[in-house]
Amino acid sequence: MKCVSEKSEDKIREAAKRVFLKKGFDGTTSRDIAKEADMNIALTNYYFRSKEKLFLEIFKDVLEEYFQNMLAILNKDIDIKAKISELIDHDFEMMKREPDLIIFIMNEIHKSPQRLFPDMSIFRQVRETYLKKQLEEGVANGTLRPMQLENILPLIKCGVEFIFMGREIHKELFQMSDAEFANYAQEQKEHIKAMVCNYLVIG
Amino acid sequence: MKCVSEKSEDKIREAAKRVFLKKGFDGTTSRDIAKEADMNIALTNYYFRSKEKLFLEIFKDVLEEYFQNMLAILNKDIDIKAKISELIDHDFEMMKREPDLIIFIMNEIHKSPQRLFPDMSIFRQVRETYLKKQLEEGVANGTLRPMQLENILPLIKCGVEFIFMGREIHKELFQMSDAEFANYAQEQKEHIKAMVCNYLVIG
DNA sequence: GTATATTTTAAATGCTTGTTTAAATTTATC
DNA sequence: GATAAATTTAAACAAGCATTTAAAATATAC
Repeated sequence: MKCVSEKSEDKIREAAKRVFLKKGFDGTTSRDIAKEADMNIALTNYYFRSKEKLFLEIFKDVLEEYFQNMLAILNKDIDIKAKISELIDHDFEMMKREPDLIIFIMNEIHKSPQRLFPDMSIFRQVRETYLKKQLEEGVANGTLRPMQLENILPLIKCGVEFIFMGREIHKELFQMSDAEFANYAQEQKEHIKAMVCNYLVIG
Repeated sequence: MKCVSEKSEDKIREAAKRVFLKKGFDGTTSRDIAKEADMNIALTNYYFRSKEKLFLEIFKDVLEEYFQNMLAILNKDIDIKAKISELIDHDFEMMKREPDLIIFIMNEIHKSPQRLFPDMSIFRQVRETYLKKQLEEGVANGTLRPMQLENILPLIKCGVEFIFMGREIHKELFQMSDAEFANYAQEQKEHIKAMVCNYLVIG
């Protein structure tokens, strides 16, 4: 019994994630989700009480998916250049795996931030990583340009995430096919790595 | 008569732009727009035939607003470093003036690209600016790193636009007030200028 | 100032929305 | 294998949606 019920619950959860990521909260109907999960419409409310509750649950998961692995890299005891490279590679792989993830997160938070920041202990964890210590030491001994975490982190993330968020604009603007975009993104990723490292690390 | 009718039409257009930018197409109802314009609900369809048509008209304007001034700067006959600086300053001012603009454009295009690319002659214009020539010359004579327009342009835009798109995340993540964010954005803007110029211009 | 065209209105249209109901079906318990 | 619980179903709910209607109000033209 429990086994079967979890199956249905998970089917809905996974379907909902797919639809929400593609269409956003406002663009998604309960019937969309039921159809994607191939289940009766009443089941979404049977298992999750409301569209809102289902969404909040999924959004929490998605935000953790976004931050969790990144956190591990931020805390690695490796050279800062290697760390930047790994962070960018990780971001890139995530964007390839879930191309709708970043625009979804950005847009939903933009539309109703207060609703989507409940505890967010993950934010504190991001603020207090080993990278922060590395930065402070590097700045102190003059090997790194004077920057703080809030300066360098967005520079690491924005390059890759921006071109994936604006994937369709970039394809249209620069007349690229899907295959061409894939190559372009790869190429751009290496530029970003070099650019950020060159800027942060002095000499 | 015409004077009065244009007044109402424009009132609706301006109200619709405000609401669409804030809530997106899916999150906006015809009643939202009528209320924001302080007009009867039937007037939105009287003047624009449908919510869809009104949206498409506004989206076209918004996209032109985004590209138009940028285009003028791209074609300026000035040093490439000065041009990058000016492009970033212009972007920054635009984001300050219309903080919802960039996430709106990105999200709407992401959700339905085919619907929003009708003629888009503006894209061709962006592709064929003086900056392109400058780049090719600089690369040829070895003063610039070998890059093409599609490589450098996103690097110029992503830094500023990313932090404005993710304004609320950044505020939450780095525990900033509105005022602190304003200072931070300004500071970040200068980092981006320096970083991109340093990377592109050799020596 | 009357006749005509334009603009605005309140009300209603039919459809879709999220959610609920209550009965039917499946599963678990003894 | 009968009883109870959990799951699934079809149908309905009221509320909200974009859009239309037809009458009222206003402006324009002569």
